[in-house]
Amino acid sequence: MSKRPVHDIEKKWQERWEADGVYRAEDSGKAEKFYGLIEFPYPSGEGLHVGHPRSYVAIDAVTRKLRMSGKNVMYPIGWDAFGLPTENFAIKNKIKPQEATKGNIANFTRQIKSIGLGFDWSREVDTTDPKYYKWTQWQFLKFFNSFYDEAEQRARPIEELPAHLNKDEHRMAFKTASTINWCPRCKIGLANEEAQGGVCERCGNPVEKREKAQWMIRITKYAERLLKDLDNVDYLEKIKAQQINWIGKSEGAYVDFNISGSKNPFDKVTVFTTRPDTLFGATYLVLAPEHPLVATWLKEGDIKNQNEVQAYQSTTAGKSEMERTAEGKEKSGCVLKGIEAVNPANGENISIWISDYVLAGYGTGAIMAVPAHDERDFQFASKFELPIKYVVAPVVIDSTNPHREGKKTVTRPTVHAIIRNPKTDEILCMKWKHRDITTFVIGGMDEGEDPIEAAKREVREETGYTDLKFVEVLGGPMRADYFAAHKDENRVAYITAVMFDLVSDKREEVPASETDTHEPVWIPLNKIAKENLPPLERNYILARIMSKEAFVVTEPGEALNSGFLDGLPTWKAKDDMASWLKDEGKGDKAVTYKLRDWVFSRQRYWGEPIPIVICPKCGYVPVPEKELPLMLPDVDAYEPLDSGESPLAAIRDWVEVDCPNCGGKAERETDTMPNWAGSSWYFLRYCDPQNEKEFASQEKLKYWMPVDLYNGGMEHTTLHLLYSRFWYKFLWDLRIVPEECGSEPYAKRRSHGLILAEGGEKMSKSKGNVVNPDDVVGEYGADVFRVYEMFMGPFDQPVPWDTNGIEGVRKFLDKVWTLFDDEKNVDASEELVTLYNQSIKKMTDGIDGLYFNTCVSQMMIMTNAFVEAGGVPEAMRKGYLQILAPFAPHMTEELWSNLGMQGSIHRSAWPSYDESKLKASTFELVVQVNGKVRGKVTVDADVSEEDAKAMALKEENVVKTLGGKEPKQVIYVKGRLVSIVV
RNA sequence: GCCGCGGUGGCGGAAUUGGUAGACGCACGGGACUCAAAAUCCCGCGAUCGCAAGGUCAUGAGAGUUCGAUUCUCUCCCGCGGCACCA
Repeated sequence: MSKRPVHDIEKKWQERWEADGVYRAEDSGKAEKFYGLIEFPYPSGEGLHVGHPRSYVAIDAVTRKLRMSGKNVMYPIGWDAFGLPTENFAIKNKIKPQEATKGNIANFTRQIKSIGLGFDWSREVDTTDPKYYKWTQWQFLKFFNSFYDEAEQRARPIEELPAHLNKDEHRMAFKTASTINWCPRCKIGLANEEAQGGVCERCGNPVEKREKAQWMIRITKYAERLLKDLDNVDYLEKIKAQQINWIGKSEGAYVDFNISGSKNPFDKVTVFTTRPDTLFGATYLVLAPEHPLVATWLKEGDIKNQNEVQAYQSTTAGKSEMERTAEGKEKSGCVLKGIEAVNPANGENISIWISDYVLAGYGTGAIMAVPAHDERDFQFASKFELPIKYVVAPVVIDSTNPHREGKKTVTRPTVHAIIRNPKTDEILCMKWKHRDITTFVIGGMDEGEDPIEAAKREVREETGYTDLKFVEVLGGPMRADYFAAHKDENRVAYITAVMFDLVSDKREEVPASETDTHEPVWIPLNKIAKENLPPLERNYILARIMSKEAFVVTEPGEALNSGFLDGLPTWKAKDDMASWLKDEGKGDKAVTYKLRDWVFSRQRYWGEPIPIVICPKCGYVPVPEKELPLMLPDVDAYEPLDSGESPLAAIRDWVEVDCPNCGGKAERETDTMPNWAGSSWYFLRYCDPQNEKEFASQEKLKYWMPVDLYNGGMEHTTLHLLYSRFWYKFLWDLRIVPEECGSEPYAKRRSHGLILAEGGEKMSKSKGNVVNPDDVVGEYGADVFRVYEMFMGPFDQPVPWDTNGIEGVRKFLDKVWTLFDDEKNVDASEELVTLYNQSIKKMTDGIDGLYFNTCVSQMMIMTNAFVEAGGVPEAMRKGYLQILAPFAPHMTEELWSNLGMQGSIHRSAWPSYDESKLKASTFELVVQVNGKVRGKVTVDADVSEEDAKAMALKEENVVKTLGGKEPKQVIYVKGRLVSIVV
């Protein structure tokens, strides 16, 4: 074991730092501020996990470095202490959650302090402290007392709501009966985000759907802003992607289908579709079984097969979310007999179905089914033998080929080739992929040549199959006159033809040769027809260039004799179709989001009481501000009630109150808030934690916000991170958070990788492979623990714990210590000077960039060099300790004070490096011959190109390799190599 | 299926704007010190051929661009994470 007196030193300095306020942040000052943040921990009974410090130490290193660089740094800590685990712990151990929390916080505090993190403890917050949750409740009331102004795109006080609108229908926080995710084990309702994958986030139990009156917050109003503002922040790409995905924006249109056969002649079904351009291909409608119109029609007796429909409804109602989706591909459904819908595009009558593959909560809860272009609709149609209609956007091609320009201008009508592969007997359609345009094949032809013959010829040439037998060559749209002439020959396009070289605006970017070198890909025709049909919007670009003509073709084969051009409606692209629908009064453009409103009620004890009184006369009445905080009452039993109510409901003398509005008998809301409430704004409270008049003063918010760097787990991306962004935007809208702070709370968000158990598995109590930080700190001390956590691997990637690896770090720090043991004077050789300067640069850049593992390895390299040299040159002693200080704060502080330095190393000025000394005066010039390293020559750093080349050509092994041959080319890369080509 | 991220020795991982692949650490092998062990120190450590000098092959696979590719382009395979009957 090390001779290094680890624990005494660490304890001594931890106490000294605290006494001296080394890490205290000033709320103002000349220095530029830096707000570094880690997700405040949930103080569980299990204590700190080795995963927590990975994040804490990393941001600690960053903030220490920046503090030394002269920034006014705030690095606060607090406790996210409300929540289920503590409540369950309390129930099990028969103690109060308040007591359990107190004990857990004390334990976490002890553990965190033992690691020597530079937190400003004077700003500690605790979400369960009434002084804190007073403001959480106050902010909830702001939600209750606000509405979202769509025109201004921001939240405003409810008093400003136009008088003709009902306030209760527009509050940002509102209570409503809705279908929610219910965890039968935890006995609480869950937000969508907490029930991902159909299981409870806390306990893993499958969630059920349940009708329940719940407080909701209109996060959906912010969907667009939450999405768009991601452009203005520096988040890890995967974080953005995950949020974008979760918000789930789709653009498309609402389409109204009139109903025939129902008693009410004004009945209509509105569907949402992202593909209004496929409207002609809609062959039936599907409604969610819960769709309100179904109930209406049943009531009115419009539906002739009532029993069947009701039976289907009750089977799906009985299924949990898991069951509904787990069944996977097999579709089920039930037709509604007696009524039909009218396709607004072509007036066709189509059948109406209900099926659970249509979700009640998304879009309008109804879809138009286009089996030709949607896999799910296709499955459904196949199962119930419903018609399938292909929508094809043909393009009339009558163009000159720009690539042949200058040689010979050729008119190239398109022809589709559909051939039989003579080897496999498979029917194929030829397709090219060129940039983002999928092209189907196309024969070029010379003037005067028959297009179909030309296509055959070209296909033969392209494929090399000279004996191709053409099953059918389909005359594509071609020129109208050509088409007219061939119509009676039954040549019909049912696959779109597109020519890539018609994209005029991109044409010149593509070298002519490129188009000719593309290998054709052969794919089965049926595959194209069902899945790979080219996106029509692409065709549309081309269509618009080339032609106004377009049409719809039905099932292949069917249309052959139908004279399909006659009287068919004109195909339209997405946007045009949407505008057409709008003009006709049959629909409109629409945008939908997957994001749902935030279920904000929890039927549990250990949370912030929702400060609302329910009055039989006045409705929902907010608890007056001056009565906040609305304290959680002491109770004896915390068990959730089987009725699904909060334990608070049982405390009658707390529940029964006078209405703050009319003074009549009323009752308190007994639901509490989710633990995401307190964590949605804690970073604001850190700015001004003691303030009793406001949640934080405007002045201090202006100074500290936004957070400059926020690190936390990926698991919070669609929970805490999304919620707090939303919460912050809301407060910002009301200007409770000053406008100057900006619309986003976190300028930069990073995420650390998980620490896995030895062997790569996840650490878990049940597997008994959990590493306890106390043990590690106890054995090796905090510095070794810290450096090891930073050295393990890239910060953002998961890494397994390695007991041997930590030994290596211990050896490293022992070496550093020994170097300062006897202060032998060592000359500052050029090599050491270079290395020293490089190391400062590496630390300076590496810490900013969060490349901690390579920072540590650089320190090891430098240390090894000092060991070899026999000591640290005097001039480098200070700087060497300083750049190591962010990682090993205790040891460096001790050595710093041993050097006789005044004041803490952590308040000393970060060393700078000498740009001119980053490179040695000589370097090894690498000589390559034909791309292979054949020799090395040591040359001066400022060697001239001529000299370098000359020396390279003289190198022994190079001469040998060249064997007298004359170099064709000699390339010199400054400061690196000479490359000789023979 | 969609989105994101990866694939480099026995392992964790390095490699600046394309320029000596395998830094640093671990493990392993050999040696020194020791009665012995631990600790510490020294040497070696991708594969392969060779006594050696040196050569050849190697960054998931295959092509391409280049004097030169782990890095850039294309195609494909595999792994991880997230979402998922979202119309």
